[in-house]
Amino acid sequence: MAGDEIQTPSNFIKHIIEEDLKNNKNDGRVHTRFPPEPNGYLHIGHAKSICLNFGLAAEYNGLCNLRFDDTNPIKEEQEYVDAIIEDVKWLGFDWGERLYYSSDYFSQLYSYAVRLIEDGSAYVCDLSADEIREYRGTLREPGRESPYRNRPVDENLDLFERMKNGEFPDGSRTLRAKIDMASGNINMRDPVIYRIQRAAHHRTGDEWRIYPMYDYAHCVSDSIEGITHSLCTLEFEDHRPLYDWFLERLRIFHPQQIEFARLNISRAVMSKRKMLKLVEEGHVNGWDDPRMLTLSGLRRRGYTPASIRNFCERIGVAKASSTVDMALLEYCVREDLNKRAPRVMAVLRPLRVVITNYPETQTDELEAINNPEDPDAGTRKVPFSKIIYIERDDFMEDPPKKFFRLAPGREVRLRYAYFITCRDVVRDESGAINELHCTYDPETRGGDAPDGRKVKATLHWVSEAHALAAEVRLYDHLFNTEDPDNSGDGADFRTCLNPDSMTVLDGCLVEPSLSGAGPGSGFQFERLGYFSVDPDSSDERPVFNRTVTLRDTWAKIRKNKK
RNA sequence: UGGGGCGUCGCCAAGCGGUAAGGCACUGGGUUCUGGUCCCAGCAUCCGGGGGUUCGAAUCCUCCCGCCCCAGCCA
Repeated sequence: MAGDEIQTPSNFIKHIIEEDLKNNKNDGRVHTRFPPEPNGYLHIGHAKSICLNFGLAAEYNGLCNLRFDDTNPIKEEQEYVDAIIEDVKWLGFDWGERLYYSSDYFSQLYSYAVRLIEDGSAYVCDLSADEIREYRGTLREPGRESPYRNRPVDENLDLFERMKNGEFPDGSRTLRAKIDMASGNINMRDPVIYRIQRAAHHRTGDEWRIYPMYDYAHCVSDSIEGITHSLCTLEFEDHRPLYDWFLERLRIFHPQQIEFARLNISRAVMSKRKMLKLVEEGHVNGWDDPRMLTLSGLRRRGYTPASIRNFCERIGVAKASSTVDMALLEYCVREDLNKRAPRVMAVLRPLRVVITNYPETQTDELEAINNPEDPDAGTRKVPFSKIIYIERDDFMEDPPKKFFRLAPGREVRLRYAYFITCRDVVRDESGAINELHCTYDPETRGGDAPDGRKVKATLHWVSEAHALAAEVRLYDHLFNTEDPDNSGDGADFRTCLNPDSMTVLDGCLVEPSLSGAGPGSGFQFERLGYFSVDPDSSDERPVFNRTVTLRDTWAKIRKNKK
């Protein structure tokens, strides 16, 4: 269970449920389901649906099933089933014993199909796929009836059974619903409900040679499970008449299908097809690449389940197609990580600093707060010595007006340590800054001056003798346009790929307390952002992924200047 | 004159006839050993447009405009 007992915002689906509850529809039951097809990985769009379905059930004292919609064996695999289960669990939801598969209902589905044939509502059609398409008509023109439409019931029954027995080749015949070839709704023009496919199914093996289509299998599965509110995305709105048609003909329990808008996020693509392309063409390193908005990618990036749940809560649920600003997703991780991530010091682009008046062999152990937002997190000791490293960005030889970090002659504070003053800039032969010579004030140990003098900046740092070398991977948006799906002039979404979406930094230095941090653990590198230990990490070579930067007012000032 | 939906602040989104919630973003200011967090303030006289009903409309009626989805034996 998601665990947040916050009052969730109102939306049109809740209105419907509350109305149903008031009228004692379904005996006051609320039962939803999350029905993924095991043909790919879950992404944040699925998270919206997961949070909605499980969230609604929890809020109204109902139940939510996890059901795999596995009616197409040629696309589906056990590997995906396993990954999806892991992702839904990770997100924080529990379906109890109610893990189901549409394939659990294949026999029932078959019997119901026989019933449809018996009462004249379905027929076996010998048209080929191309012919069916031709007969279907167009958006403007009605279709034509199949020559097999009025086959006698007995013949349909016989043929359907033989389809099941594998007597006919793939694609040679279909079972079709007899509805209305002139309907303005193309889904009602005698849709196919069973097709012949001799493919092995990941769960039923070669038991079946015919497989039901989504429209037929889904409503019946919902009905069998006693689902009261069947939530799906907008593109299925046109399918609702068909959903209702099957259940009415079959005279079985009739759940209500309700459609809501799918999630889109700026600077990202959300379709499985496009994500697959990114993976296959090597624009990213697999489905769990930290730049992907798959749940596995977000997890590797360092996003927490709570942050994703909060995000799904904040975006709301409605019927208007919309695109949520990526900034909201980022806000949600920061919000969560701010509360729970231990603070630590790490220098990404090191600049060597020699404290000239600090004793050669001395080491200080300074006390640092683990998390100012969480007093229970305690403190730790951080070693300090004569040679340290600071961030290159924290020093400017010729600083502009608003820059108040280190500069020649200027005094700043080293976090939890001492005030230092920059005395000399040391260069190499090429003139590049090599290191800084600074002096420290022993009186300022811990970070405060007894005389009460102030400094304008506090810098993070790391001691040369004690630091751990690490690799840090910085990520940015995968796309550099707001809407890569519609990049204008019919340009492909791949033309909008951000070439700088990943920057690998070598030679980063992190404080020694990070030694042994396990994959998945998250930290705030003070003043930089939140970082998560990558699975590629080892004791010899820690690897961190930047989840998200801290809000950076200084960067904003600089940007506004330009 | 195919069918189905949707249009409230830059981005989401409440609102359901009684006179525009909230969040993100943005802008100012305060606190601060993270230019982080936190705090305070600002940010739609207006709800795609026109008519109409009403004492009163974003909410009802009507016409128009714009956007999205549908012609898989995919889901």
